[in-house]
Amino acid sequence: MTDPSVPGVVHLDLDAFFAAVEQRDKPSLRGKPVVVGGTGGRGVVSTASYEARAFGIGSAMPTARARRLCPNAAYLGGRFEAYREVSRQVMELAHELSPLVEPLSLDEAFVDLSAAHPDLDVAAVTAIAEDFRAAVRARTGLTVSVGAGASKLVAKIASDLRKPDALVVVPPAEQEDLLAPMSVRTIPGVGAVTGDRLVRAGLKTIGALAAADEGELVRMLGKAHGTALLAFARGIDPRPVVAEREAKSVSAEETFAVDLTDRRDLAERLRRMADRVAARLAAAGLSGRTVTVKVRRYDFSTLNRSRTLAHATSSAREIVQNATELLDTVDVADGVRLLGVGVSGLSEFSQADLLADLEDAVEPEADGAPAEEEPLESPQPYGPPAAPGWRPGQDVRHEEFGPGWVQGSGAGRVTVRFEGPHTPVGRIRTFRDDDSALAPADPPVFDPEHP
DNA sequence: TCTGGGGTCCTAGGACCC
DNA sequence: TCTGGGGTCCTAGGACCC
Repeated sequence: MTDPSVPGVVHLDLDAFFAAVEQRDKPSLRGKPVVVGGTGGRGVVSTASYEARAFGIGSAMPTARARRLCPNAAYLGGRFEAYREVSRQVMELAHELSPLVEPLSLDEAFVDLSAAHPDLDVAAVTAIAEDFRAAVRARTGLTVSVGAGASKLVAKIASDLRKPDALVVVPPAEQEDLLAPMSVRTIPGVGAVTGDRLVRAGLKTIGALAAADEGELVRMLGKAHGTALLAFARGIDPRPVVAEREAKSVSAEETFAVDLTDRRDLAERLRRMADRVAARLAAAGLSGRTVTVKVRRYDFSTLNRSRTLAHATSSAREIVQNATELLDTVDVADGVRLLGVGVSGLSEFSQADLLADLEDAVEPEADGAPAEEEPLESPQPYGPPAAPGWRPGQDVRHEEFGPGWVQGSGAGRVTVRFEGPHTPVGRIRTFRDDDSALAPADPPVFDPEHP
């Protein structure tokens, strides 16, 4: 439990994380608008660099709209391997502050400093946080914003206050005055719907919310949300920082470039996604009892159909079987925009699953045919370029020109810029997209020792 | 503007059990 | 024969987060 009189909870948040990694590794993009996200017709923005934000581009915005706002930005598909590696390095540095680290995503975590430091005050927290920010910059070349306060709520709000590249430590005595004038939307957990409800009830600021009637809030928002929000507004947040939270579900989903109506087509996509889910379960040593199929229709209405088994499974065959039967209960005639599969009710891998997996290995398909990945005939997800699959932003290597990255592709051509984190801005060359001298490559390695 | 993919948590109703 | 209250599990949907 955290001490409400000491600013011992820290929230760290890498600035424009995905875009910042791209700018770090691609010198030609530094100081320029960079957008990472889905690059196809139905893609949305995952992260925009601050230069891109100046054009009004933000997270969750359809990429099509972002392109209209800033046609000259670099639109990149994302390199999650590279992001995971940077994240791992930052979390490692966070663990040097305290053993109590709670990652929220690749680019965010809470750290409870009081688990490692007995006598904390504002000055001590400030020094620790500044050292940490310098260490992150030295190790990864990235900037991180840090907030600190007496609770998760305050630490999280603080880290956002002066982004990017900022540290804000909120002395507990000043917390109330800081929060009171802020919009209720500042509270994590208050989104568009809750925010509108509160504003319509005349509760625009955290200060107003703090003075609200609990019964009224509970009627408006439900028991859990109503009581928690009122407590937050009054500066009460008893949530502890929890290291190593266990996964509750594993899922895969895909939005198609074009709505699908053919059941066999959908069943085939479902099978591939179920295979990925099964592989991830197995890799994590997990199995689960509930199989869920998610269907988003042409009109964006979304359905879930789930089934709980008598035993936990991680078998691809069993997940596919159940998912397919669930999909059979859904009307797909009008068009399916997104399909997904998930497994929840997780537990540690069991002996029965090991046996089931052995059976899978012997007899991978119900009809005895070996499982093979054949190219699908019908519309590829995310439109062109489907053919050899050069993705914008992708790391590549050319036999003659060395390491570089894909700027764009189409009409049988790929354009590559040859540069890396420690080179000057590189030259651009265009190749046939089946040029055998060009191959996908691992992400470049950022070297902290390099000038 | 036309809406990704990976998750978490909460609510509500019905079945079932004691 | 009719009627309890509480607890747990399951399913479906929805808000929200990065």
